[in-house]
Amino acid sequence: MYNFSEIEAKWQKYWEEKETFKTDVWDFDKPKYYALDMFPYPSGQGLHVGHPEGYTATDIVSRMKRMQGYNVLHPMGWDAFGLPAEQYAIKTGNHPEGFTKSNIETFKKQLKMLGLSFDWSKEISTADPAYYKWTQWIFIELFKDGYARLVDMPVNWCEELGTVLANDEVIDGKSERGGFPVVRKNMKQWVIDIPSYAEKLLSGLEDIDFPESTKEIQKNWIGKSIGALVDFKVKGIDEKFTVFTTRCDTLFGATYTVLSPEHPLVSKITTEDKKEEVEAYKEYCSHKSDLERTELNKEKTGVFTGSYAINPVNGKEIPIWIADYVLSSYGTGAIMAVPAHDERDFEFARKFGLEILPVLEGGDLEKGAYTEDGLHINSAFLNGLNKEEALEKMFAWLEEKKIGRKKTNYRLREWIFARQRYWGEPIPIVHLEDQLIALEEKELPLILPSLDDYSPSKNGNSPLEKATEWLKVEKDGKMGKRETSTMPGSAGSSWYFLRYIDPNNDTCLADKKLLEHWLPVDLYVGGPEHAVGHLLYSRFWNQYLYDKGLVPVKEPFKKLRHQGMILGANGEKMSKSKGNVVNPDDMVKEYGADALRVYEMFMGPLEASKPWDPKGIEGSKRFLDRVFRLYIEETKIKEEENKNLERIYHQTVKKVTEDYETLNFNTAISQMMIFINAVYKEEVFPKNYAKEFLKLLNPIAPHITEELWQKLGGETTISYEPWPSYIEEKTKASTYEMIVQVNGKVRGKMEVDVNISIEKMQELALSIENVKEYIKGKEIVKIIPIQGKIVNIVIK
RNA sequence: GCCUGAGUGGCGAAAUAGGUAGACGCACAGGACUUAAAAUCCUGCGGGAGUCAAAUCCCGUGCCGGUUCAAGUCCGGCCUUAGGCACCA
Repeated sequence: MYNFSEIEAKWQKYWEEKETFKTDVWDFDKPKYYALDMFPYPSGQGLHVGHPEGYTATDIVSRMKRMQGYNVLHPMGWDAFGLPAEQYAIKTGNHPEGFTKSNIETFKKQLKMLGLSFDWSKEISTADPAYYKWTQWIFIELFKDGYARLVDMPVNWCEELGTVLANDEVIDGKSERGGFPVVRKNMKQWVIDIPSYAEKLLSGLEDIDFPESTKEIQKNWIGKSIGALVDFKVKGIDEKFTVFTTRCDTLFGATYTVLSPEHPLVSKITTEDKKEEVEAYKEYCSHKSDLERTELNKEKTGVFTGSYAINPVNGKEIPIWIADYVLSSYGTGAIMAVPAHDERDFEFARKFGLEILPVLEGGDLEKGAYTEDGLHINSAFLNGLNKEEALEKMFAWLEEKKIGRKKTNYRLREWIFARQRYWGEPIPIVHLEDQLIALEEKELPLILPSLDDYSPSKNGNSPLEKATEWLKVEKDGKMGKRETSTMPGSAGSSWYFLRYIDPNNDTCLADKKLLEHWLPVDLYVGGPEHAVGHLLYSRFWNQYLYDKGLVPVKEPFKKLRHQGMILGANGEKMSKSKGNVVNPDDMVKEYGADALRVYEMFMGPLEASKPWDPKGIEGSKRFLDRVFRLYIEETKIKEEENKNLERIYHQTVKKVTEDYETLNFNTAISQMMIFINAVYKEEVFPKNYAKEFLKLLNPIAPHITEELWQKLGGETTISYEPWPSYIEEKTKASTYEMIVQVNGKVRGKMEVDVNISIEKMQELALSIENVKEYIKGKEIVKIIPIQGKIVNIVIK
């Protein structure tokens, strides 16, 4: 048993005093490596066991890279704006800053106890004015370029929280935080035009090493679809409307059209006798929240406007309906309905007795819509063509007649960029009469004023409405009023990885030369819950800054990996109510930080979710004890060679090096266990192997290895010792166990020289007694020898 | 409903250019050391048949089928489960 608390405290102090992990970002002589963690929100709860998982992963890679001669940037900081601090402020009347700062101190202390090799001189906090000055600066650039706009639009309004929420903060019609009801409401909102970057964000995914599942989620969220806009004339009056369709090849099957209830044309085309019904329906829809709309998704509703549209391909008069299954926010807010080949249209047509006309062969209209490909029928010039051919022909036809054109739509919506809250970056805009004026750079940062009361103002307005002095500002000799909304949490986290590179720069985001040297981030690790929020927004900000020439790379993160969730011992999520929460502090106290790190990495693949086994960490501790004992029993470590250990040593160096690079830490650890077991068996530990092994183990268990390195005579930290190398030849054995199968079943094994020919393999295989038994009296059909592995004898 | 992963011992998991399934660890069992316990060390450990013990044999990677000399790995069809999207025309 080694005294881990003493050793760990000793080395943590050493690293801090010697500034072991401080990175000189201007040292361009060495190759660079940028290892990044998703920075935490410093909640009042402190760290949970999920945090060290991802942090240890990047720490291992950082430590190995330093030994491999890289200049490594491995920073940490705080996503410090957030709701809990605001709620604390409302409750106590205290400024949320103090609360946040004390939480940060707790987090920092906990992270230091884990022995993570962060360069704390690069620490940043999104709530620090020196940082959010530049968040505001980027916002102003977006505003000047027309990407940040104040618009009147329907938003997700949460009454309980007193704020507007982004789409990804709303889950099943409830707020992500707190689970409060969310309703649709029209409000003036700051939005950022992320849809105009949809194509770049989509194509950028091709060049980056992200988990496939995350790319899929982003693609899905962006939701690209290629189709056509087609104009429909309204019968009898001089009006037309446009629909979006991905299946313009089925235009001959369009038997009615549908407008969304909010469509501007509705009131113009509704006939006198239908007016009452249509108004009632519109009224009914406006009261439905998103939640109700999805809940009611089974049964379709709608009403007939009394008017008819002209199908442009055949002049047929088809009824115009309104229904809320057509969304005003997507496409043109109007569709052509082809009930024979669209499930939703089919259901609607059935319910309201509308015509269903098949234009594709195959399918059974008794059963439902036929959405597969098929040869076109009832479609004049498209008859006999398949989907692809028909689409092409129809596109050409529509364009020639000037009644339609190709159009690509994206599901990605504008990023709602304002919150009616206090604890966020103030939006640096002044309202001057009808004008919106951005602050100048020299007026930044626009600092959050202190308030007596942090609760929301009336009518859902921001608490900042109460800062009456702060609100007033003179612009061009006139009095204006400051914007009182603040930015969402995802603002500050969308560019923090740039700031780490040059955290104290007061003249720009970060020095351009430094950005050029350090970007992109080589490895980024964080939870999969950020797959669309943070990971899309930060890619967008980076792309935008790239287009302005401020950042040198299109994509900020070269390689992304997610850590899986650590579950309770029962396999359920950890939660206070279930009483299965494991506290990392307790684990460090009981087993040490090294044991905790080893265990979390040994549990299974990084990205998998794994249950916490209280006995498992004991096993990891036992392994470290075994290692420690080898080094203090002087008799074991000797200046000598050992042939038996040579091969396994070289295999271990190879496996561990490769596995760290690919983040397969669990198998790296098992290989080191195999090596240590072998050393125990040999009862001798050649000194050279003993030294090199410490370097292999150091990234995972930094404290114990520093201590043992010192015991072996090391005078300074092990952290910059050259990484061990291996000789490929020496990883290979001189003999191997040849497997002999008869009809695919193992019937014999034999230790043979690696270099024997396949002829010799066959000969030896046939000489094995048990094999002879099986082939006795049988006809040998063929013999398949695989060099260095196996011989399979096929008999009849 | 659609998209994307994942299903291997009592448990966490290894192994994919197709070539000994279960490395490593946990738990468990037996033994050594000890007055005793803890710690440590050694041995065993998928199921079944067989044996004093072994040799040896049969079955086994969610289910059904296929390709192959050979399938956890490839192909087709299901089931279960996790995550994502959800009237996106």
